[in-house]
Amino acid sequence: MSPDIRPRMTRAEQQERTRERLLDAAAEAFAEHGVDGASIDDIAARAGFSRGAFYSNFRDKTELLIALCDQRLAAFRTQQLPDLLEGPDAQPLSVAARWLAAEEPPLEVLLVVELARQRSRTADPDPALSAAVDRVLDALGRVLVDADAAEAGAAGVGAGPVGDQEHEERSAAVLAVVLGADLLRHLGVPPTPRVLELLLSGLGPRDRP
Amino acid sequence: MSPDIRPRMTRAEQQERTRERLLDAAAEAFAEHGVDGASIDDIAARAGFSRGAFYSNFRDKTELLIALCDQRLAAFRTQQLPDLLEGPDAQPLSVAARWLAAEEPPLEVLLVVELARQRSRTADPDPALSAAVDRVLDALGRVLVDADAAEAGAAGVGAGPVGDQEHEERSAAVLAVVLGADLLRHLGVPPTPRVLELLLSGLGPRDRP
Amino acid sequence: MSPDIRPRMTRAEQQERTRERLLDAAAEAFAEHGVDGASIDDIAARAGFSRGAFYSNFRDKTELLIALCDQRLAAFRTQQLPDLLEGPDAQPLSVAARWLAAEEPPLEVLLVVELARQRSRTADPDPALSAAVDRVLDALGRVLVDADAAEAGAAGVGAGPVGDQEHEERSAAVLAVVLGADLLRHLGVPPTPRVLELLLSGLGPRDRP
Amino acid sequence: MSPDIRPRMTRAEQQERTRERLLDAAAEAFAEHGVDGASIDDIAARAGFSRGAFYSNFRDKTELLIALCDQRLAAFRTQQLPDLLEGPDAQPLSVAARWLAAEEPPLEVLLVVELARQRSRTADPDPALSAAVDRVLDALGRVLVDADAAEAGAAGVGAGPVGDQEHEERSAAVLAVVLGADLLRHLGVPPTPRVLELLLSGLGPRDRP
DNA sequence: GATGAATGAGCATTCATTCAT
DNA sequence: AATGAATGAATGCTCATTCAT
Repeated sequence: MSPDIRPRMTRAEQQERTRERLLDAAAEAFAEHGVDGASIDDIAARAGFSRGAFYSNFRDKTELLIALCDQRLAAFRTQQLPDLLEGPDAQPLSVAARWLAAEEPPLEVLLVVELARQRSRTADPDPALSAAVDRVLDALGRVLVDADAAEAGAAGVGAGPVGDQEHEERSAAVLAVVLGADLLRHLGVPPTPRVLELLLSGLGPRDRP
Repeated sequence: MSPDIRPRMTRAEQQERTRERLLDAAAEAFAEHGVDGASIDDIAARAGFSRGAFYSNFRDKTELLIALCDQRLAAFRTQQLPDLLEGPDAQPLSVAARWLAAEEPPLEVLLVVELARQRSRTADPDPALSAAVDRVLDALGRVLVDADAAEAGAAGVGAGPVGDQEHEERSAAVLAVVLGADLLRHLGVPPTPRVLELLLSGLGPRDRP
Repeated sequence: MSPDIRPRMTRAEQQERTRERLLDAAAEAFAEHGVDGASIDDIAARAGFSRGAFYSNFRDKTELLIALCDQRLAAFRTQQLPDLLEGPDAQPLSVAARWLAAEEPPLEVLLVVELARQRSRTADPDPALSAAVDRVLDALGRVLVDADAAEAGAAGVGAGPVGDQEHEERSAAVLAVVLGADLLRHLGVPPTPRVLELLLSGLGPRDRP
Repeated sequence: MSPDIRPRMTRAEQQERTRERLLDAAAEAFAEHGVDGASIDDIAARAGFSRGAFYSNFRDKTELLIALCDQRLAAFRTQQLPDLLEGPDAQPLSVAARWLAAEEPPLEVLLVVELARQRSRTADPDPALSAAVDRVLDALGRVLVDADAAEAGAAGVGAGPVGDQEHEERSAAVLAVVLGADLLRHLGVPPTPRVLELLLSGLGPRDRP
């Protein structure tokens, strides 16, 4: 190989690209058939590779699922969330509303559910899997914290009197609402704006007289 | 025919018992491993039968799933729902709250999700399956209608000015909340009373000035 | 039950009728799906009975097959063969030709084949099965003997100088022709009269100068 | 690339070998137990492979059957038939006689029968299967055409006045005789030379005065 | 790193057969 | 005698995973 005709991509870049494509293909296949229903052959084929390429990049299906969750979570935090927070209104409820109203059913939600399915499938679940579930829940739960922070930042004041406990509970509620709404979509009942309004109107901070 | 030597159970009763046990075992197995993850052998063994007994009672796994859904739905309508409506307060929100707060994670919810999974897994889904999904959604959606009716009955007035559209939307919202809360439970985040309060406080009827 | 109103049939007659119906149903099912392909449930259902009735009348499928062969063979000897021999021409070849030309593919042929299949399926075949194969082959082989006898009888002379060896060989040839022609029918190539003529024209007795 | 370290077989060669062995094993198993009676596990085991190897090479049992038929048919056309035609006497009857007299019961015949069984077993048969039956019948039917051509070539004259219709009918007759004779072998009645003579002596061309 | 042939555990399903009713 | 629920062996097939190339 003549030293000047460098390949367009280094080996590492090539592999990174393969991995990326496999993750995208997996997201597609998981969304369509669920984690159990998607075969590794299908995923590899969608990505344009053979099944061997898959095993060169991931130990097994579980590792792929975890990697996908982490990737999408990171993307959510670094890309979607900032967009949501930069909207016209950084008030937590508004943020949640904009999130919920996204046209595309958020893959994140599906992944959470699938992740949990996998964990509960075995008596002695893969610790890496459990850790991933926790990681994802934690990250999703932080949405409101960030929203609160954004709001406070906008208002030029501190995060306010909302304590940890209340925060966690509001996060859980938001999460439940998002999961529930997405499930509804999957059931063929796309939530109307009024439904979203109903779902969200209770999530505001505790009224302070 | 001497009345005393009568076997404890007629054959029909025996089979009904077998069927019942298989349904219970299936509920257990489905809850633990999901519909796809539960093997027929496992279900039969849990019920204390061989796999052949399963096939004497159900054509295939799909038929079992549908039968289970219908059974549990009927039980919900005839047993749990009346209890909920007879509680201290028939106000729709209170009914939903009591439903949500039930200790046992409602199997119904899980089944809805699994049912929908099965349907979306195939390009050409079993019509019986589709019908079952519709049946279940319809039945769950009626909870609020019944609650409204119960309330109106208690108040001695008509069901009030709430139209069909609003009703459907409130039902969808309640369903989303129930599904979401149950999913949270599955994720290892049991909703606290405060979370339930947050989830439900928005679901009241449109404020009338 | 008043003693005078005898049932139309005695028990024994009833059972004989059941047995008869099962045999007919089996003939039908075997012709359609082969012996292995026909399920006992199907046979019983065609006969209008439950599978239990089958097991009250036959030990197992093999016994049924043997019984069916024997029954049809007896019928062939006592009913069809006399008809064939009473035709316009009792010459062996003509008899064989009329047999071959029968519209309905003769079930006997199918049964011979199936019988042989069953025997060769096991390393240690059921002796009853082997005996049945021999019985059937022997009976079919006798067709020509009978035809010769009929011819001779018609001619008012003895069976002629055709020895055992030659007889057996001509019988085998006729059998091969019948089996082959029937197979052709099964393959979707119904033998035309010319084909039958070709097949049979060689089977005449050794020319005696 | 050092020429000596080359593996004995390339991967493609390896797989071809596997496929070949599976086909041979299938021929064996089909001959012994019939197509339905032969299990894929048995076939794979005879070939010295696991069941997975089978599914790497064939979609299902039907595809295997078709592949086997095509393979054996090709071998018949390219190997056995030339031998038959090159015999001392290319006269069609002699060719058929030599074919019939082959020691080995010709697997081809068994396969034809099995092929037809499979097709008639279903109401809506696999089109590939139907095509295979036609292919096989067509090929077998051509034997006489080739024999005639060989004879004509030897005699230095044209194929003679035998028309299509007559040809087809003689082919059908030959086929019936071959099938019938082979069936006899399976029944434990190996046809003697005299039987073959009887079977064939009628198949000559229409006498031309 | 990527390929894909081969492995083998696992699963749904069929069906001959038994036996209590 | 007939019924049909239950049994369980057998089978076709899928799919995650391994490994020689």
